Amino acid sequence: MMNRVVLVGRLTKDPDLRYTPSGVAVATFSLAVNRQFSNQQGEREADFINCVVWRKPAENVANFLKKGSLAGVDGRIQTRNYEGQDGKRVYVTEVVAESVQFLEPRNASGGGNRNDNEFYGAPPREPQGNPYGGGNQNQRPNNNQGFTRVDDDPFAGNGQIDISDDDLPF
Amino acid sequence: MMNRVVLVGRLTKDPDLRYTPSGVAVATFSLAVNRQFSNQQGEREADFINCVVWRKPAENVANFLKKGSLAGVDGRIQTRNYEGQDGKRVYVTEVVAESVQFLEPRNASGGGNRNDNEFYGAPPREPQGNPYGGGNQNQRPNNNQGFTRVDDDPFAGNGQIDISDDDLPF
Amino acid sequence: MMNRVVLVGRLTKDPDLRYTPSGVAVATFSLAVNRQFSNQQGEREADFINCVVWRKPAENVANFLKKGSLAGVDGRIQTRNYEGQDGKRVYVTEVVAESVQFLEPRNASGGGNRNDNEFYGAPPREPQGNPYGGGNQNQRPNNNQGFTRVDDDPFAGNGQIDISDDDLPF
Amino acid sequence: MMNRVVLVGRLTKDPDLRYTPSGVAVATFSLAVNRQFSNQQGEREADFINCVVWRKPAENVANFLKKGSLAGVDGRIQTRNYEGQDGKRVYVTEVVAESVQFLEPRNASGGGNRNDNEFYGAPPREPQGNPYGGGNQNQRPNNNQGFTRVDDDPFAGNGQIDISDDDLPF
DNA sequence: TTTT
DNA sequence: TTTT
Repeated sequence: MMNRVVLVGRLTKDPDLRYTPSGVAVATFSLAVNRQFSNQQGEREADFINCVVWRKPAENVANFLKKGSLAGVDGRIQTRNYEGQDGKRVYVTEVVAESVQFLEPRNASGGGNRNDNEFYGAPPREPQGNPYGGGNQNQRPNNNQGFTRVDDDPFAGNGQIDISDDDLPF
Repeated sequence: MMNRVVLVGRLTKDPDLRYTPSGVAVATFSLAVNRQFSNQQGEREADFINCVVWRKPAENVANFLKKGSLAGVDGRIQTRNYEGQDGKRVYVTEVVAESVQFLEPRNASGGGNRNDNEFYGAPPREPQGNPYGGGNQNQRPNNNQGFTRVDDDPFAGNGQIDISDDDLPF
Repeated sequence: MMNRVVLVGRLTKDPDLRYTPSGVAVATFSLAVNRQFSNQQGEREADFINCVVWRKPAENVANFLKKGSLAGVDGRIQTRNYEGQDGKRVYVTEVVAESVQFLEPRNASGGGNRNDNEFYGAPPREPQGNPYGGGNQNQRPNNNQGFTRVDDDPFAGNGQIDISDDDLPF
Repeated sequence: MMNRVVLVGRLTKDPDLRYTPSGVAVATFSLAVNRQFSNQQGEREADFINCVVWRKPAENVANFLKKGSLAGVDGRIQTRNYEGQDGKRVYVTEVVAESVQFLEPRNASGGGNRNDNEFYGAPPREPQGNPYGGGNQNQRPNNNQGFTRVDDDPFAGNGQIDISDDDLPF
């Protein structure tokens, strides 16, 4: 119905980039968003919000953001659940980013971001047949710098496989 | 830093109203927000988003919303964690509503909402001293229709006490 | 960089649907959004916010909304300017809706909205070549019920032609 | 009803700080927000969005932001109108910022922002009596560096006086 | 499992 | 009347 989230915060770690079996990029990261007011103990707390982003912007995130980077997210809240390792249902609430903006100033901490200090997600729904051109649909991507390398199965060795093509937001 | 959420959806159950030991009202509810696009199986899925609201708007929510009510929420994402029953940490991501709007039409399903079909939350940060006048700070509220009744301890019998005054957003 | 708007309010008039010379639908409407608090005179004021929506959702707006309809808008603020009738520059600030939701209850005021009480905008970027199928790109659309009829030039007789294909948000 | 705006962009000029006759601070500034996609000519356009902020955050804006500063705004769209110099009604659509965040890195361009690289607006609705303590209600503020100085009437010499205490959002 |  |  309506579901909109806007966040600005800092990555708590380097983003994690993976690929679904059919070759779609997906990056996950956690944003620390400092709260506006201090608590009763006078401390400034933060919320740690898990984010997911798909396709081209996933690769941008992996290439341009790292632990500590200031980033903006425009997206929506998603809930999902899966069978946990112990057989019980695990409930997840996270933010699916439709666009991510790099808010670090130019030539800061070794970035390399062209495009006027920002980049944006691909359109939430893809243009035509082969999304993101180049037939990268069913083959392994070959530029593997900057993210968790995967060989055949991007999720191999990942005990908790809870992201699949079914989670694609489009 | 920046943390803003806007939702429109329907309550999955009647809201749950409780009071902290010091007498502050807090309502929780879950909103089902239908997704914009159908999935690959052609089904329209929904996200089920847990919301919390404090003080006067908590009481409004309890009085005016029920299972199935269409409502709008303007707030922020909050994360917190507590020691689970089994001793392990439980992580929670939820929405703290700063204002809640009743979107059901006038004289729909037994509402009774005055104020031009809407009501709003109290200001996000409280003035000082005695919020919401009337010295309801340290005594039990006595209008108990429409919400989970509490006797002495609002959380009595609630095995999982993970909301306290410390969670007050101001 | 980041530009996000979410509104819920009521149409002040029936929406206005037109077509650009190349056949792209564009609807405009104004939303009255009641303010949260009364002013010093105790009156509840409203903001009257002009909105524009393109393509399929424009036609949905024309078909499903009318004066007084409760609607939600998710979009962004756009500013533009044009040469006024008196030769001076006119500045416009409006909301470009990416999706519009019909918030009126089912079978209310003669709607006819299927799809679980809501509809959404088309994807911000179009699927393939011919957007919205049917080759309506360069010909007049022929379902003219429910909106301002246009014959050859959709803006004919409209002294102030300030919307063209150049204003297309994608 | 619901009216929420989140922006990130750069100030097109130094902010303008004034005071109402009763001594309430109000700052105005314009944010250039680059659009996400280039237009058909391949240029990246921007929206220029006028913002208003009241009270303490107005003074923070005047003290910490200047032309070119990167800032985030969380607020709402407001429309108002006034009698123009030529006797005809002028319609204004602007953003009332409830909080403003300074997104420039620490020790950037001569800032001086403490508070962990950000500051926020005062609560949207004021406690009571004397807002922001210190009896600054009916007297001229005396720290006049960094903003348009005013002597007796903060709007003196301002041909277009269209902001008064009546425009206070609370 | 948390960022500046 | 526009910013990097």
